Amino acid sequence: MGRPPCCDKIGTKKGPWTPEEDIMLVSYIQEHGSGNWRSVPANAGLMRCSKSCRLRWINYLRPGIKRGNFTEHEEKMIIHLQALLGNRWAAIASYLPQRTDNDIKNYWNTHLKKKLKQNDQSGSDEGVHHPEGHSCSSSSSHSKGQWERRLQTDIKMAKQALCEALSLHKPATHVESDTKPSSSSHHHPNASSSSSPYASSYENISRLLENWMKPPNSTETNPLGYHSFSNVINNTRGSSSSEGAYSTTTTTTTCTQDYAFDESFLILNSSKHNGSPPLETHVPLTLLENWLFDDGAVQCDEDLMNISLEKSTAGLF
DNA sequence: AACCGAGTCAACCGCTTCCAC
DNA sequence: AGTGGAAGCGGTTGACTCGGT
Repeated sequence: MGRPPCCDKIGTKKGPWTPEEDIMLVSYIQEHGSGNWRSVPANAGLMRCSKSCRLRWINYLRPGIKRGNFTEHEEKMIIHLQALLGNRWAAIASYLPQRTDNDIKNYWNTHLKKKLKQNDQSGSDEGVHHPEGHSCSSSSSHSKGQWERRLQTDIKMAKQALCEALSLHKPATHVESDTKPSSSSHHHPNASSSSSPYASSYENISRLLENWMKPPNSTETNPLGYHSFSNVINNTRGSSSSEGAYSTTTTTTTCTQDYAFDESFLILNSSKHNGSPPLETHVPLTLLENWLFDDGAVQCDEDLMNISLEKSTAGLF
């Protein structure tokens, strides 16, 4: 007898999320936190599977998500982390806190795979060692010990590779600084969807709602009321310590994005209850970079190795 | 204007891992 | 230590968009 479905198949809605549903979910999580995902759909009044809600929140609505326009730096990091970690997208995503595993996975499958293939064919490898050569697919046949030994022997190569990746945009020493929403979006000329490469969930939603909420006079089309959403946002900014990476107007988001992003970082690093992917198990980037750039930092090195080997591989066995 | 194929990405599915009991 | 339920994860799918013909 198989496991029962995670939720009632009957009556659960599937497919793309509507702005209404987004608002309901965000409002609920802003007010209560995700807590038990299983109870979220019912409590939020959504006809969705808990998984679907969780995914929607994590991949789209969560504060601090950066969408599209992967910088060259991020690209390199993904390539090298993929080489180091294999297709462990969640682990890779934990080093790019603004990116979701789904986003990274998609980007890998649609862009980077091809890119690497082309590089491979043209013979210009640029020092990237390919995952196929040593990664998970082959590791499955290895015992834990073998895998770990292999990882340790690879670590030096990975270190070098990561070093390359992270030094791309030096002297902006920290990755955060590279990705920080600085006064101008300097990295991508065609920073598409918005003037800023950053998209808080609020921005995501306001984009989604752009048309939906246009006529404020037609309140009957808005099940929650036009103001309810901003109220939720405004209120939670002040009242909720763990949430609130939202700005306060539907149109002027750029000026608050620094704040939004920084705050979301805190959220990401400090709490799990809102459904954000846990980051406590990965090495802080500053530590990682210290490790990469300071060969003499033995203690740092040891710390990193301990953390990275113990924690990042913890899920494997 | 209509069609088609390729590319993209949000969302689903099913398996694995974690955790409370 | 064993078990069951919930959460997390990665692979895959399918709807949508866009450029070429």
